[in-house]
Amino acid sequence: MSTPSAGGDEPRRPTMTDVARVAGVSLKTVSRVVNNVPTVDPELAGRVLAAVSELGFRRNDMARNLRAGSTSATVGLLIEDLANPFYAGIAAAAAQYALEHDTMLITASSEEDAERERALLLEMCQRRVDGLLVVPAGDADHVYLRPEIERGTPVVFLDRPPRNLLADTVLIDNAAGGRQAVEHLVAAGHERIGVISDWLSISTMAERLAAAEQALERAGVPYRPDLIAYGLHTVPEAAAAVARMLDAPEPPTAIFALNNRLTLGALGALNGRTEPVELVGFDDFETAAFMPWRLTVVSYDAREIGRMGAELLFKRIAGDRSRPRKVIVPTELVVRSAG
Amino acid sequence: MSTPSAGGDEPRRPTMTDVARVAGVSLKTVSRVVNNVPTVDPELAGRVLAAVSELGFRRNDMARNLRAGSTSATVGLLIEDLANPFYAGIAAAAAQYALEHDTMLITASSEEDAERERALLLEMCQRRVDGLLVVPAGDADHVYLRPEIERGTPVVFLDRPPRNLLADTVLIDNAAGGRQAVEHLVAAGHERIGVISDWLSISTMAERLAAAEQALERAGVPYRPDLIAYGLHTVPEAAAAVARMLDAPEPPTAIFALNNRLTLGALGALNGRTEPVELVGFDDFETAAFMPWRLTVVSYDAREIGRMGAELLFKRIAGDRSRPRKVIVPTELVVRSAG
DNA sequence: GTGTCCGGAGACAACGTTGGCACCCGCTCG
DNA sequence: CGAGCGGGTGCCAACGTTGTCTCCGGACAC
Repeated sequence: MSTPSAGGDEPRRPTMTDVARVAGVSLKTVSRVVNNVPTVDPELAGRVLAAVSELGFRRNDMARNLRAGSTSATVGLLIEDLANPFYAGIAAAAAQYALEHDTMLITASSEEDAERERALLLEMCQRRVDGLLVVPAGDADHVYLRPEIERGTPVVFLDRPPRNLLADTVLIDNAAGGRQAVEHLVAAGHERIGVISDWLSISTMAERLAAAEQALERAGVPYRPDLIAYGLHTVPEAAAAVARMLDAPEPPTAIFALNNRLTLGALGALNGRTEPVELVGFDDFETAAFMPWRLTVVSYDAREIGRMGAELLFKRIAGDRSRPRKVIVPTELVVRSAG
Repeated sequence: MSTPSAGGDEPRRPTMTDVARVAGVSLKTVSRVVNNVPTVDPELAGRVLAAVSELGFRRNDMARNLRAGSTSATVGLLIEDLANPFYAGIAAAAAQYALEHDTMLITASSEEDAERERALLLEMCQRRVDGLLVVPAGDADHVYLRPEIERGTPVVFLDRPPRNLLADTVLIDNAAGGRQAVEHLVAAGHERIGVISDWLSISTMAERLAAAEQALERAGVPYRPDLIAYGLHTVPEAAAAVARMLDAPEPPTAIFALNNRLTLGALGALNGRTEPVELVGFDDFETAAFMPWRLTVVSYDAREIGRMGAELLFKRIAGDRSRPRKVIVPTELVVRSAG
């Protein structure tokens, strides 16, 4: 019942061989025309081009890259969650930079799961990406990447450093950001400052929290463990934690939320309340200026992280063998008053 | 000066041939072990596995896919702007669905540029993606995709229909959303309703605007061309347009913004003003609930667009040849009152 | 007229992998 | 005791492309 070459039913992409047959030239001549080699008789080139457009031929880059060696003109990007605007900004900037280098971006989300991260990155290596951009999951160990790096797949870490591995890294100045936020609140006269944090296994959280605690201590603000909540990974968890703090006997007069998700949670908890609680959030977002609260944020250029990471990665791909670099993107406190 | 096989300097990924040599077996036996073919002597299999981990071998999927036929276990996603939360949600959902089908996602941004869209999609076809998910640029013509589709690369359109092409499409119910928004405002007693729109070459804008005008007419609200502004593609443009309307002799008492960027612009223009203007925006966003305005939104499940699109695409990839389908994702009016 | 050179075209191998086939060996059954 | 069988292994071709080499014919110089 099967009609192997009955045509029409089972579409198959034409190959250079097909083009060569139709144009009445050799395979190699088709290759030359397709690759714009100048030494081809214009008449033959014309026949080839006609055949190409008649058949709808399009060169198979998989085969081409296989032959060409170990480049796929593809880089992999692994982030926690594509839908988070912070990471989406990184992804957009990295994709743009890659495109300018004739490279496309494979993206995937780790969902903060170390095992998933591992599986996805190794999968990308199997596909012979030219390099990897990675926002590591909080508790990931990256020794497993060493063989891949040694065998020529460079890796650049974004937003968080690798564990048990030396590699290029682009970080935010978390310590400065944490300090700026707390100093701002202290200067405004606050003495009971609540801090809400995601999992401390995430390095950015640990660094921001440490900087905040240090700044509080330096300012002579008494240490209040009841005003520090961590392990909050979702918006509702953050909201619940803030609500608990506010309902306690000595509620905070200000809150420092260590990332954008936590800031949303805090906003949710504060919404509808009358207490004049001041809120500072790490990570800026588009609608921050329109909030009814005095929402000050620790801001930085998220796209710069993606762009810079891509730049470092492409240097490695081009053969740079110098020792790993660490780039720190600066933070800036954007102070906003109530509307 | 060059030392071809001096080792260490020029990293090269080991191949099955290398593994076979180290393990002292044939190439084919390595292939069997790597692919878990059961009929291999356990002792040989052990030697192969030892060699694999000694060399750090990882199968080259490019070569594998070339041999296997025309599948790359990759699909392409083209959207307007990865950094826009609306599209980021689509991308995240599509990536997740793809992953569940052992497929990875190549993402790129068209930046609403038809020529760039064309170049990127054809580039993806050259890489032999198994299929394409496309949010078309406003003024794109898609005839150029017909040969690709005929030759076995299915395409599913998201959010906006294709032009001059028949293909699966996942759309939002723009007409219902536009109607709901206007009916809500009319019911609240508004008679001067400003509408701000992006380029009308974008089909979603045209549909939403048409539905809004129709609803206004049905409600007996007099047509007011001075309260309709279109061609606004950036936040500042939208803000300026709204400011102009508000400063006119007969300012609107309500505004309907046809997408999330325009809503942000409107918020910017309204910020600091005292007029009690009611705002309705198409597209929900995370912080909408915290706004000091009565910010009602036309909401829908953005992730569902990505998921549904991916589902249709994988059916096609699996060989579905039925006639193209159109899926409409419903909208819902989320009414919010001032805080 | 002959040797040389050069532009233009094709044959062939190779990239790394897998499917198809042939082969070898030890066993069982007639 | 020989044919048949089947598990285990290896050889070869093929996927679609490009680099290298060779070949052919014409122009040019001697």
